[in-house]
Amino acid sequence: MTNLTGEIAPIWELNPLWETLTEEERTRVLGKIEVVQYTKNEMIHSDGEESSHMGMLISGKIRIYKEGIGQKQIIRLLKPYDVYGYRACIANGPYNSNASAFEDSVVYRLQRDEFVRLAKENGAFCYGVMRMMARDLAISEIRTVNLTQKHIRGRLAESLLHLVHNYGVEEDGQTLAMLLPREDLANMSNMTTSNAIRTLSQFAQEGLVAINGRRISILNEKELEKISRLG
Amino acid sequence: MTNLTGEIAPIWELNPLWETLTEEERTRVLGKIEVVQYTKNEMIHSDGEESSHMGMLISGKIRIYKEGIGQKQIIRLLKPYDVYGYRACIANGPYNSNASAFEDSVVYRLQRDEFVRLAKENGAFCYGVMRMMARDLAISEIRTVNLTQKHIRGRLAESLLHLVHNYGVEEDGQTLAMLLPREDLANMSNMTTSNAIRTLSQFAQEGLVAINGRRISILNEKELEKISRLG
DNA sequence: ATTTAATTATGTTTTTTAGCATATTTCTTA
DNA sequence: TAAGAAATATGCTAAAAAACATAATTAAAT
Repeated sequence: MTNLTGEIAPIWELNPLWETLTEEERTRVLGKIEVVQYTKNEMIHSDGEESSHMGMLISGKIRIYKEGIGQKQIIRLLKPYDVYGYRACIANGPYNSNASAFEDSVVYRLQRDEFVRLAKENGAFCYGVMRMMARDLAISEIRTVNLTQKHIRGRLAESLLHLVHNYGVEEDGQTLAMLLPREDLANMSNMTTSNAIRTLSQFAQEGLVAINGRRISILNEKELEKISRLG
Repeated sequence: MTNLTGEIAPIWELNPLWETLTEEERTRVLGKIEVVQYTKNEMIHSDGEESSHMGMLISGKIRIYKEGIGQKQIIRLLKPYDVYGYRACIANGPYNSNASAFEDSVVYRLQRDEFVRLAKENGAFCYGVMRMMARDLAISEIRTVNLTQKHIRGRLAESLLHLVHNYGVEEDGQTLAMLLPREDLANMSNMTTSNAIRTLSQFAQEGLVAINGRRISILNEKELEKISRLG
């Protein structure tokens, strides 16, 4: 973890949530916010630990996950300008998940007390945070149904589509820009690593995807959508 | 659905969330809030329908659930003074779950526009709603891990313990105050009805619970906790 | 460049859970 | 209260997923 404060555009130019801050608040925030760099696989915060900061990813990728019963569960994968750790700050309690850098990443981080002060004193900011949380809550509930009721093929297809929509594809228009190990794909899709490997290679045999090591190309998105939808 | 407005104590005497309203807001809310009665199994709102009201249960019980792939999933069971439908109002979009009366129930309901107006104009109220949502989000994420990673026995044990803690027991100190059909128990625990029945009767054979129709008595809470914890 | 470690691939076995069938009991309702 | 419907109980079968084993490939480190 390296501190790089001062090199990056102010946070209100990067994410509209922060545009509601007044001039006075902006000045105050400038003194309380840090730019921090994490190296690949470095822990950012841990489940159960008292929350101290919320953050916003500037560059790189971060995974938010929980340690389940013998198996990790990835809750979200962050892309630049996504916000994390804010729920625990609002609840004034411990984090309820782990965050670690998926690759070298740079973040803005703001102390809990300052974030909470902003939410308490600035109604528009509070309302913005609340709307963000409303979206996260809806996503969480949909995710629960998907993970519990779809079969393995449906869950894997859904994860692949999620990666397409969240991180996009390379210039060829079909290769996932996000290269992730099978283990992470499994942890996103609520299955064991060997089932992720096996099911992915079935998809390849069926011509739905092409595999080249960690590079996965989506050949038939329509069909994957159907598999995802029907469970 | 029957309208009974005027018979019940004002909402700010029933749930501390509403204590932050100013005198002016209270007067306004009095003109916009209704007391409504639903009969057993009546729908309160449906998934996908544009949100029009948020509500607070006054008496009775309400289930919040989603229609999964061929199977219902109960997300929460409400007890008096619990709030529902507020997430969709804040998101200014459709409900993402169904709500139906589990037994005859009376609720306060408030129009979306008025609720949103309160959240926008009253920072303390907004902050209270946000903290409630932070709690619901944490619960949802914990629930996902429980439902996806625990085995059937663990999931059922957890549901039984949840019923004890949420609704309590009768005078004998062990019989669940909440009598619910096996189907609902299954829908809470992410399993088929026949597996709920079977697993519950195994618990009875092992002396962990006693069954008398829908009346379930918890005989060995410690052991159920262990089963729940170990998956 | 070579060794070591990690990841990916694939086959087999075992466990877990869903699905189906049928009997019995308990509620509804006419 | 009698008939019908719904819910509960229990056994059996089939499907899905995990667990385990081992080989092949790829990445990392010296």
